[in-house]
Amino acid sequence: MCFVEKDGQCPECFRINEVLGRVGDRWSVLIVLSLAQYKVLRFNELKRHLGISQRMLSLKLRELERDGLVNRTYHPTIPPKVEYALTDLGYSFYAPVKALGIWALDNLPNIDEARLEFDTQAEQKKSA
Amino acid sequence: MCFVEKDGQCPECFRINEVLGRVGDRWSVLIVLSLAQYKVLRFNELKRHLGISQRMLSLKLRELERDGLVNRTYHPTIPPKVEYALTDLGYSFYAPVKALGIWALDNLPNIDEARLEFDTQAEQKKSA
DNA sequence: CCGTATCCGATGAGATACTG
DNA sequence: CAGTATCTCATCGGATACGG
Repeated sequence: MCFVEKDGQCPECFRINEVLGRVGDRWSVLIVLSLAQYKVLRFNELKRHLGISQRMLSLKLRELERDGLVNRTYHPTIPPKVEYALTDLGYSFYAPVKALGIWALDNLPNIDEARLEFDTQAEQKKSA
Repeated sequence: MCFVEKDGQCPECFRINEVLGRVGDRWSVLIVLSLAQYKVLRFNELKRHLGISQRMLSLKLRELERDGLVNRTYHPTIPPKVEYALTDLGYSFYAPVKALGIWALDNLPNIDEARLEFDTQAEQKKSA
């Protein structure tokens, strides 16, 4: 992916960092995963599904809309109804993100195990 | 991925969130990408390559080591030499992360464009 | 129902200076 | 070289309360 010398700033790492700084945070990833699954979700459906606070959901949805990953449709009924769905760009993001989600589900136990071992070893060193 | 009713807390989202909270941050992703590329890197090589501060690199590397993604080898020479490499778990993480990195590189322009459009439209609404 | 505004603590992240 | 220790500032993220 990166063909620069080991030393010296890697321009690609810089750009990847930039993109991940925009759409790479935890909530954005989970929102994209959920929308890909259900096609269309209302605000409170997303909120309950993810267990996210109202504030964060509001912020993240606007970011995602701004970055062109999510489409927002406002129905001026009473009570109001707002629906969110992925754009094409959003779906293209879904592909790699889904792989990441699956890895996460599969490997949580491995990480837990590694942590436990690391911590117990650190404990032993301290007492030694 | 998630087969729960739309409403109601999604346990899988919760767990994915948990994993991403550990290894899903920007620097960890970039460290894994770099190590996958070069196999073995020393502390300062990574530092220069990523353009990361000494402090953050130190913290992130220890996290990654603790979570079992990165292996740390200390050579007690003078001056000291410390080498970092991916573990098997780290390499298994690399696969989905690489896809994410490639997407990021490919779609930075699209995101920029979407942002620009969003911002200009917001600007027009304000002045209307 | 769909948000915004405010307050607050926890974490992220660079800069700088110091040690073995 | 490979870190640790502080200090400082920004951002993340929940809780709560309020408005259309």
